[in-house]
Amino acid sequence: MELAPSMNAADDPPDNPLHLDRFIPYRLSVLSNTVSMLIAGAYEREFGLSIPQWRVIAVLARYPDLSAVEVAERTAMDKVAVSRAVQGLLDSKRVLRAYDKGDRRRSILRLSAAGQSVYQRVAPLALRYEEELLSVLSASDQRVLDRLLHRLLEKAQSMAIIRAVQ
Amino acid sequence: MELAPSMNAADDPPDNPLHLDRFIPYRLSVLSNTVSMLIAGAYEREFGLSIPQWRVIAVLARYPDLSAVEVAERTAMDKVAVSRAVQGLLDSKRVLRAYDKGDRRRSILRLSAAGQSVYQRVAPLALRYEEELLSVLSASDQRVLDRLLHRLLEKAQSMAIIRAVQ
DNA sequence: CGCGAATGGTTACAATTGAAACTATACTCC
DNA sequence: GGAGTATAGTTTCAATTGTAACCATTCGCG
Repeated sequence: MELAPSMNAADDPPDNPLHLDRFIPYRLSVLSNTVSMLIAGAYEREFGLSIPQWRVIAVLARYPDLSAVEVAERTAMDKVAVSRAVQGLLDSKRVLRAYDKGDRRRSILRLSAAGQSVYQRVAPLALRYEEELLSVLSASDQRVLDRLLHRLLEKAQSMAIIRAVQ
Repeated sequence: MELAPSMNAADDPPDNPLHLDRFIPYRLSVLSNTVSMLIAGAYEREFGLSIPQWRVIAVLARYPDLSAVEVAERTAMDKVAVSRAVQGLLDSKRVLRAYDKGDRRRSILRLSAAGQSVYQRVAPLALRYEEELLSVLSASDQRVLDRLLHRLLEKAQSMAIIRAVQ
């Protein structure tokens, strides 16, 4: 098939300055994916942990005895993802599960000794990656980043809720 | 099963201040996913476009007559993802494909009139979402964000390359 | 030329993820 | 107490995505 010469040069639509490299949602996605693959690759290689599993471990290290839905709330995962991550962590004996006496639907999750040991080794690794990444920013830029991420997330969540409700 | 009372209170490991809500890679991931779902939901509902398809359209609108690998380079997608997105766009007649005379492996991709029309309608929509998201930041904060994202991505990519090579 | 390596792109298969249905337990309130 | 609804969590099935293998064509070079 032949295509006629294009009428649509690279600088053609001057009214619509959408350029992917300047589009913040796209750039956030590329940055987030690059960082996640970098760090998750390390968890994976060294400890056989998926990102969801690592998130569950991280939150249980701080807040033992959460239920699965509480873990979901604190990790921005849905309950299916938590269920699967927990199943894997039970299989590898890194998490212990009991059930609430008063409400037998609720599980009570806690790291085993092995799980705590994994956490003790993964957490410094994760923090070193974060530190190396942030090393290209000044201390004050790091504070600004913190503030910007916070504001943007609040706004994005409020936008998502408004769309969902309407 | 019974669990003994935990020895591991919420403030227990003071040496390892890894708290998911403070961990930049995690926060980037949550922000990026929230924003992507918000905007991609709109493309999907209104135009039946997936994110990869939208990216291909956006780049072809600016740079017609790219090959698939060139599209991949400009969209941070791999060639399989591009192949699938292009296939969908050919099916929906939003993209035209020819082949290079000199090198018959190379495809030459261009938006059809329908594809351009989709772009003309999606681009403003995407830009309005971006604008609304960024409306919580001052103009100077927006410039800072731009700079921070750029630096962080460069650093993340250099870290990824170093790990990959070694 | 012609053979091996490289490139552009697709296909096939496996692993991951998402959405909906489902089970079990608990709560509401008549 | 019991019907109807809500909640916790799992399972199932489909869709998406990732990886590797695979064609076809072209390039490098003896």
